Amino acid sequence: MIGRVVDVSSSDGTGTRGPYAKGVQRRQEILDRTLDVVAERGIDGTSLRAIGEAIGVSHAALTHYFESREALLVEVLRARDQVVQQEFDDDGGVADMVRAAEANVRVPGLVTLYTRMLAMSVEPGNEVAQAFFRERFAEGRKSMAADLRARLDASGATTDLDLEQVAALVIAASDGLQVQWLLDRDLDIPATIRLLERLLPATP
Amino acid sequence: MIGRVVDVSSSDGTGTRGPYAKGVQRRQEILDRTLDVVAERGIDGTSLRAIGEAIGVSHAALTHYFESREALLVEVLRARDQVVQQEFDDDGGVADMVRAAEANVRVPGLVTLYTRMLAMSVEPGNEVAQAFFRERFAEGRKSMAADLRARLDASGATTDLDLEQVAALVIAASDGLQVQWLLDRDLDIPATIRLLERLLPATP
DNA sequence: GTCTATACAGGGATAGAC
DNA sequence: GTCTATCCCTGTATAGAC
Repeated sequence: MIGRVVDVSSSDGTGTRGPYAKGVQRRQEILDRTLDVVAERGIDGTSLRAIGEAIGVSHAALTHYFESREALLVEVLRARDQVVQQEFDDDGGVADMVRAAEANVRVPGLVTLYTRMLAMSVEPGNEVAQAFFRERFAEGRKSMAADLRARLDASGATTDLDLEQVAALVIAASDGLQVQWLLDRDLDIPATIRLLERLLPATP
Repeated sequence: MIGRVVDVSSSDGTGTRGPYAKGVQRRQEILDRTLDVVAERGIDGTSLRAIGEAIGVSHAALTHYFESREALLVEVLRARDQVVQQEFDDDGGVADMVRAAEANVRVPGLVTLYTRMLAMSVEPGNEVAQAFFRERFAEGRKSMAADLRARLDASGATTDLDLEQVAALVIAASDGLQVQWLLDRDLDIPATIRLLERLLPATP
């Protein structure tokens, strides 16, 4: 196994010894194992039956913890976001984008999951993923714009650029570069994002 | 129907009256209708059976013209690329990126198909899509870098930037913005790409 | 060459037993 | 909480009609 997506024993509100201990741990086990199966067999190979097999339960048992396959896969991404934000003290700024890129090249399975789920979310019938990414982008653009504003003010510089638009651009570049990298591992994502950073005002 | 993806009667080598006329037209009909079904029911709803139903043939008939569902969907994208390149005299430069963005906001179904197929291509088991996008990105980066070089030389300016990296960045931004736009139609893709254009050297 | 009919393995979702 | 059984849908492959 790759490792626990998020440590349940320290962050879970119900504790690991309460009446729901087994259920909570089982839920965590499903999230962890799902990421393993994705890395081994790809998203399309990550059927509920395949995950269940990896754990030793039937596929129907999984639906007791997650409303649907889609919801389960989204939860894997959500758990990852949480651990990144906690461990790296991520505030959503431009610098964090580079660091995230550096970390992500070491977990291609996760980047693949992110890419596939994001594409899945753009179509009706995938409302769970859609809600997740809508909120994720809205928050990401907001915090990124705030970071740009703060850096600009600190340097005493001014700009006529729409910082929300710049934020959307940086996030878009990051997502787009990940896809190109998945298809051609020679591409250097962190270097290219740093290049974009250099082009931005107040980041000489 | 949305319209013919590419006019077969003028570009097809075998002609529309030859011995294979019916097959050629049928193949074209499948490509056209597939785009309609995608627009109406989403990619996941675009099963071979759904396409066949829209045409009035069995789903098995489709496999006579296309090796697989994946190959069929890729051919829709390839046909669209061809018509864009012919009609707009697209040379793959930065300016074409803005124009393509302006055209694409009018065909969200196509943007959706592109996004979903691109994400599909990053995983093993989808070699047809993978080959298509690998080549598409390689060519796109090359022509875009050449365009940047030409503009730079024409303006007499110089830069220490890696132009292939800049090209990858512009393409990545375009792809990433399309996804954000699909989730939030308020986002202005052409304006944001123009913003990036402004940041680039030799494009004041 | 074009197409229908059919069979197969596998998918997500769900109902109800235990 | 977990199971089995079942439903309907999918892409693919093949046999054979015309």
